Amino acid sequence: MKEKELRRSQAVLPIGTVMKLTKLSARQIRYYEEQELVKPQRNEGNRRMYSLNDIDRLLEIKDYLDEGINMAGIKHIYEEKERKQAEKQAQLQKPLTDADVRRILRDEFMSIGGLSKQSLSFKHNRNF
DNA sequence: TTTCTCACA
DNA sequence: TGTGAGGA
Repeated sequence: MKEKELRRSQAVLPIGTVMKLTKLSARQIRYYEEQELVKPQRNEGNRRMYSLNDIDRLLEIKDYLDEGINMAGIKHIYEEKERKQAEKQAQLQKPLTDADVRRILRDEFMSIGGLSKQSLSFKHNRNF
């Protein structure tokens, strides 16, 4: 699943293509970059190159704008998103707490119990 | 031709 | 946010 992520983050689209894909003006696209809502890369000629992820981000921004959210508000949304990401990363570094261990063990038991005839038929019916 | 930066009769 | 200038 990493190959796909790499492709989506490959900056290969010039601003003209992005304009058509997002229906945004070049002015707007550049302005959003100034507001650090998107961070396109630059090629050897100082031209902005966008990735598919950037396209998604721009479309998302457009949606927020339609919902009446201003630049400041959108910035806050992404700040929140980054803050939560940082939290997840930090959580991955920590050793498991007792509560985590208990939760994992419980899930293990549930999984084993899930092999009973009753749940097998349930799974079967659910999938078809 | 397309995109860049800068600035505002 | 639009638009035009002047350059690459």
